Amino acid sequence: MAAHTPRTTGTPAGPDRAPGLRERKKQQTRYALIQAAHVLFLRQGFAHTTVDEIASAVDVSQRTFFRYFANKDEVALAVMAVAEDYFIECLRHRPAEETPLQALRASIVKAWRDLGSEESAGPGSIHSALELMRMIEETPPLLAAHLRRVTEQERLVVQVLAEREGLDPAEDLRPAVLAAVFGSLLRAAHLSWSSEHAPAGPEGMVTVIERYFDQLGPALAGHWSGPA
Amino acid sequence: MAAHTPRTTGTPAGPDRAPGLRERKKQQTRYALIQAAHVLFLRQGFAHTTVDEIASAVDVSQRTFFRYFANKDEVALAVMAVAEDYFIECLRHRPAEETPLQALRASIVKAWRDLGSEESAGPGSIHSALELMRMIEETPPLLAAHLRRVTEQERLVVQVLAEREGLDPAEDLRPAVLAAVFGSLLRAAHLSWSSEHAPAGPEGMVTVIERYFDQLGPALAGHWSGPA
DNA sequence: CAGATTATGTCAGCTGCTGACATTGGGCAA
DNA sequence: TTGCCCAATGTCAGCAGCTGACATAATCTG
Repeated sequence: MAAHTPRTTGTPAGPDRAPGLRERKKQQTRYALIQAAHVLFLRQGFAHTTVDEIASAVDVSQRTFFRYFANKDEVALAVMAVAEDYFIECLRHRPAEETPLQALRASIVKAWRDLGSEESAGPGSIHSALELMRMIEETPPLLAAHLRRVTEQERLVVQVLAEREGLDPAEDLRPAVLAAVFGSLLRAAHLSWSSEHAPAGPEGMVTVIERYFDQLGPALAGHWSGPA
Repeated sequence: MAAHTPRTTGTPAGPDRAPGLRERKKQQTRYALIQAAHVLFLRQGFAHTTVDEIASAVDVSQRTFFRYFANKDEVALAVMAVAEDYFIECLRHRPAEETPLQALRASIVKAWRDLGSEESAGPGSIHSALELMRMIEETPPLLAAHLRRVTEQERLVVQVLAEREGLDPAEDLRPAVLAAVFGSLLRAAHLSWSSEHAPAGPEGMVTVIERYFDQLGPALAGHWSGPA
């Protein structure tokens, strides 16, 4: 409810007219909750932050918090959603000449670069999303929730790939397989980035991702002999 | 009753001597809890089964339940652990001539086949594990927990692959990449098996898995043209 | 048969999360 | 502006997951 934009009856046309005060307030509250949660999580850890704390930091009842987010996990992962959506957008606009694998790689790189170049430094920015990623990786329940989100995102990727190549994903398994491979590569890269002392910032992430992509061929090659 | 406990032959002080009554009782309780949980979950769903129900079905306090399993998820996923361990065991014994990818594929197929041929039909068997898989896929929190377990298993696979090929996984990314790809392929296959009306039983699972493996090459091939 | 260990039971309590109902306050037409 | 409608919020009660602390009962060890 609060998460989606309600379809009001009277609007003649236009997906979004001037959002009224009510709508603006809602967005504001939602944003404030994410902010507050983010700060508290990073300061005292996910497990040691209660929903009550988050809610009262925004001066809102606990019940209201749960009307904005289904559970505590969701508010932590909300920041990632922006980046994920942008990636899908990028993928949709890749030129048709590109190989499916190329398109995926180019999209993820472009997404990180574009979001990274935005100067917004406050919470909600990419930089804070990166901080969150480290935290997610270290917090089992969060990691679990995150992985679930990722697999849902993968379904979307399958859809887009299938459309792009004009295939029926129920018949042809290639979109599903490629999406799965792509997703797992990304996760491996994320893990590596957040555990190893990798180059920081979005550009560092891009570096790591490309390193993993470059190893895809060698890893699948018949026998491994000598260094890749 | 026990004519003879499984004794390590002759060795006076092995790492594990005959397990005493205490240990046997613990295993028994643990097994009973898994059984009871399994039955209840399949009958009335994961969310609608309380820990109290499970505990009292085995005539044990709730507190004891939580001494055996860290949380409700864990008891549901405990059955899978057996299969996962066996797969790792298979992988360890693959001949060195096989390609890493071949070894992985052969191991997973062998694991499913072997476990599937065991005649034990009760809960705890492969057949009930398969029932559970469908349920996991439909239960978001369970799916989340399952995915997390899988990624931990992947770390093990990386280890085994690196040993097998004599590589340092911190230096050479190929084990990590291959393990990730393998894991994602399996997950895609599992998903497909449990959503589509796929051939049932372990052999059906093997079929689906092989279908996905066969698409790995085509999916990564440059341009997709025509059916795979 | 003691005495040391270890599993279990009991109890109290926190936190996440939900349904039900009352109240506030923005949206909108007369 | 007025006044009605309904969406957003607050309040309250309650269940379920999970944990620490302590007492009790069972096993193990010598």
